[in-house]
Amino acid sequence: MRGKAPPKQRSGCPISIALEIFGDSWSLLVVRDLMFKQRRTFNEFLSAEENIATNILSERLARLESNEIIEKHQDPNDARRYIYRLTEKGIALAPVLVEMILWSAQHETTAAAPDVVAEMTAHKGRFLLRVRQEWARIKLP
Amino acid sequence: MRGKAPPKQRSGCPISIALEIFGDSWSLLVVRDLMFKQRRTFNEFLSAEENIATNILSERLARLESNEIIEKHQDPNDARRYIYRLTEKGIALAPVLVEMILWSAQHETTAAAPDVVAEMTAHKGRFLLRVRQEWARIKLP
DNA sequence: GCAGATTGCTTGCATTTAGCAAGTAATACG
DNA sequence: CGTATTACTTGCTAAATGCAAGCAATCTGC
Repeated sequence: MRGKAPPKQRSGCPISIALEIFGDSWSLLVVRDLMFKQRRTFNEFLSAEENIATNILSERLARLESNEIIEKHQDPNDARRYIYRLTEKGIALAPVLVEMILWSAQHETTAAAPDVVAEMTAHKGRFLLRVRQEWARIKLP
Repeated sequence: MRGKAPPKQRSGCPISIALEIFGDSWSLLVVRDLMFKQRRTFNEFLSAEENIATNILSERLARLESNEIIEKHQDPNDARRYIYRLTEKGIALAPVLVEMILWSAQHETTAAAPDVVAEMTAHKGRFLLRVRQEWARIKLP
């Protein structure tokens, strides 16, 4: 399901376009949870430490779906629940998130596990391959 | 000069921390202009195609300086003007921006030059090294 | 079959942020 | 010294954020 058509872009710059899609403080956290945290439902996203508001989460999910970064499927076992999954376009954000993790781990005080950061740094390509493989293993009903 | 101390972080996650610093739709455009566009002053940032408002630009420059991503120096030739420069922490954002460019170039319609994108894709390490070398060549008075 | 619980929101409201247009202090220039 | 420039600030409005409460659809256990 699509949201309303986005307004005219402010420029053709790839960075500006990317920021118009996910340049806010919550969207990439949803992508993070799908990519790294095995969270796939509305309530699982709500349970993250950052405490997003329900109206904000709902709005961000709609926009990410509208931008084809995630897809939404009804849970066959419970019609109330929806299961989200990253699309190809969404999993392609992995290198962006990995570089953000590496930048923060080096320049800020974070809670990132040092061994994970060390592996990301030393074997970035392998780490990214594994992330994509795990994404590909997820089957939807 | 520092702004006020940032409030308590919403989590220790490196992605969340990064988004608290630059997870809005303008901050990384300032970093882009310093990194790739040889823009260094308030008016040069204003001249970018995206048409940022002056109060927003002022606020973002203050926050980026407060977060030690950019540094601000008075122009010795004109005391009204300030020259901005990326810090070490700021130039370290280059891999993040490059991955955003590559992601957008592949998944959105952008105005990015295909030859530049091709070179970034094929020789990412070399491209990043050159970006850092050009940053290192910038001298401040 | 129904009461209570769950899921995924929506709603109303207060607060904060974004952004427009105008204005200002400090500085430069001819 | 008058005019222009630079980097903002200000007042205001519109939009976004986020809280707390509420709701429709669905599920579960008795």
